[in-house]
Amino acid sequence: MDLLSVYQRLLNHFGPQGWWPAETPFEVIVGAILTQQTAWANVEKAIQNLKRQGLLDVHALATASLGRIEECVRCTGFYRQKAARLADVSRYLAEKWGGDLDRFFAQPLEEARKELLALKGVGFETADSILLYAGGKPIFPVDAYTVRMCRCLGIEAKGYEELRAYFEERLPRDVELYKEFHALIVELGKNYCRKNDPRCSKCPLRQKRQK
DNA sequence: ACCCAGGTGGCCC
DNA sequence: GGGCCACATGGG
Repeated sequence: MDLLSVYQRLLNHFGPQGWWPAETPFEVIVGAILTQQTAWANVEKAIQNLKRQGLLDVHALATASLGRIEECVRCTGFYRQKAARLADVSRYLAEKWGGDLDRFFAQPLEEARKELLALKGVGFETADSILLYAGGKPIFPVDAYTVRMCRCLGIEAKGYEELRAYFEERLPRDVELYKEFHALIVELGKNYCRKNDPRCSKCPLRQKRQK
């Protein structure tokens, strides 16, 4: 089954996901860091905490005390690291780009990606989620669910970059498609691809296509 | 009382 | 380049 068919099936089964759930590009960046190894419901609480504290802003986060940030993001786990990393990223954006994300994303894609990856706490998936959902760049993020799904489909890839290339080479270079497909893969993973899950046999990707 | 969550960095080999 | 491990709270 080719990737577009996989996408179609997931779309038919789950419906449009409308990712990323955020009001601004900066909120995407904050959420991308907070959601690492963390359920989204807890990220939402933390985002609300930050908003209430007036901290969902590049300059505010860049200058806030770590303690204040930690208090807001405690509910997402790894909160000391995450607070420090939010501050780091914000300082980088404030100092190098004057807090102007449009200017940051106006760089050549590979430049922006390198800059993100150079930040502590921003690995491949976080960087690529930011580029896609905050920057609108044609990059396909690969997360643990993507790897699991691919294993089910018999797609064996060695590492992150190889799997990303696999998707980008086989899909139309369409940002909206990338956004929706990645979101659908996460939805699939949350519902059907857990380890040792007997419901695996009910995965929509296994169902016969009904005529 | 487990197990897992929309990962990452540091260390080891 | 891959295989562990710490990081930590919250929900099922």
